Amino acid sequence: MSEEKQEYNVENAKSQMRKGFLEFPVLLIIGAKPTYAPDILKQLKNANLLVVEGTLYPLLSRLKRSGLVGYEWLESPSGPPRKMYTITLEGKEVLQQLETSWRSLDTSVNTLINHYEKSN
Amino acid sequence: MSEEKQEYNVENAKSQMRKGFLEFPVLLIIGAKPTYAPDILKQLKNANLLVVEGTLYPLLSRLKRSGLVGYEWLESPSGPPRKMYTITLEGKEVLQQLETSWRSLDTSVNTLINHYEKSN
DNA sequence: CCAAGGTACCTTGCAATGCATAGTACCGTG
DNA sequence: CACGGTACTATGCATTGCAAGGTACCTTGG
Repeated sequence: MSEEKQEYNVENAKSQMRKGFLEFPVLLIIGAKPTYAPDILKQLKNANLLVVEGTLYPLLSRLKRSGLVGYEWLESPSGPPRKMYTITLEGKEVLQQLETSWRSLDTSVNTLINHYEKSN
Repeated sequence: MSEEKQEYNVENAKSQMRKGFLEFPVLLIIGAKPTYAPDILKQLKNANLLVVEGTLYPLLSRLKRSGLVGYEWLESPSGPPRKMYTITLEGKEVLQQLETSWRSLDTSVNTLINHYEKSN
């Protein structure tokens, strides 16, 4: 059994933290108002959530395939047409469940922090 | 291009939410006091964070390989010996960084919720 | 008219991780 | 000494973030 030490990469950890929960912020944004991809990227960036194209587009496709969002093409004042995504009824329901899950996770983790952090 | 609809699975979403960020609670627990795997599972369960063996053991191995934790064998009052994990100095540093990342994520998401949720 | 640059969308392949499943090994007890 | 409980380990799959590369539309300057 090799015992090679492997440097711990905090950047990777942050990246992994984003994993699987990005659907929630994206649904939140689309749920508030029809939007298209580059605008979603800007809003996430404003919120300090770094997401890149290569992550967002497949995510939007998944949401579409699952029926949580729909879209329609809209002409742009300058440039190619835009896919304006809108949330569906099913999307709204899932959004609420995701929010519940998030709150639960949030509470759990913050409780753990408060409970264990004093020991340092 | 196939347009087959794929049911959205909230359980899977929850599972994905846990992804990559479990290191943080686990490090928190080990950082507070030397512990062994089944006890960590209990504490996570108490905190409402469902984790199973098949997830925890590989995670502990990774933490060990990265030098964030160490362990020593301790005889059990009944049953096989236990791997008592302890946090290392490097582990404490990473723990603080993970906590910073968590707080940042927490703030971002809660801000998004407050900002967008009113539109419903 | 057309070349160049900007905008918008999409795809492919890799790495990391949660988890189900199955397996190994130690221990005490009846 | 067989059996059940405790503890640890290994294998393989599915999902997802992301880097990198690509296609297509539109406007503008020469």
